[in-house]
Amino acid sequence: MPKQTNDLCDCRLIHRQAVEEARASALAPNETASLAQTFKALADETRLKILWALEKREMCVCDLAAMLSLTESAVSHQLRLLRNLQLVANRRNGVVLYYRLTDNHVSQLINITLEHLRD
Amino acid sequence: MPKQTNDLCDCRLIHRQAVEEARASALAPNETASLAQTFKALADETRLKILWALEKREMCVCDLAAMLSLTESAVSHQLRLLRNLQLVANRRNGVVLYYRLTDNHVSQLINITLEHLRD
DNA sequence: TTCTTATCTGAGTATATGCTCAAATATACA
DNA sequence: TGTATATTTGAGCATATACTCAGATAAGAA
Repeated sequence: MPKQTNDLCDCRLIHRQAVEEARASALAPNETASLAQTFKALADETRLKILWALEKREMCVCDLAAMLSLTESAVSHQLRLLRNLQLVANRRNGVVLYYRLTDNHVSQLINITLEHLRD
Repeated sequence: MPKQTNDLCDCRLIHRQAVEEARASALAPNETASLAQTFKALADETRLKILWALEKREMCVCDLAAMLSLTESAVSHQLRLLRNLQLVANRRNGVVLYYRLTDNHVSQLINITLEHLRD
């Protein structure tokens, strides 16, 4: 069989139609980027522990630091990342900032993944 | 107010009870690690594109490479990672390996996150 | 067997990122 | 004002990782 010509890329191509359909139904570039960014936020043990804790109660930075045995600086950096993605929000009471989850999507994502891991 | 003593860590501690409750209900270490590992698999644009395509149809390595304009080596490395986490499986037909999603959890995770991003 | 194709693998490299450290803000209170 | 506390911020470092490249397997055909 001669090597198929290929105007889609430099690679071999066995099932032209499957490739074209996959490209047609692909996610928009900005959607892919946003998805990756959000999953990246969940792809770190420290941030997962923070989110899991905030699912039950709002907490301030120094409490989270105590819970995690981390510096407040480290926690603050992670909270900023989560805040920029609008996964957490905060309210101020004097000098203390209380963080909470913005919606229940994070809980859903963690629970579905836990379910997947049990199989 | 005197600085509170703190037997949980070296950090300040404002709400002792909140910290203790958070620690009591924390995820098991191996659960946290597995969760992070799974989300890490989703936290990359190439792997997301692969998973999104496999949600619709099974595909072989060279088709995925063509679809993504990547080398087959690069795709193969990513598929190995996804296979090790049992997010994808494959079947062999001669020399060709066809990859597919192992279950529908990945679809759920992507769709919930897309929903979150629309808010 | 030998050749070809599809896929896999290990090493190397460039980039991304989580933490620490030092210093800057922000708010409350004397 | 000035001081104390809670949090934030930027720079630097050490590790993780996505891709490339060269070469190794695996299965079918000649």
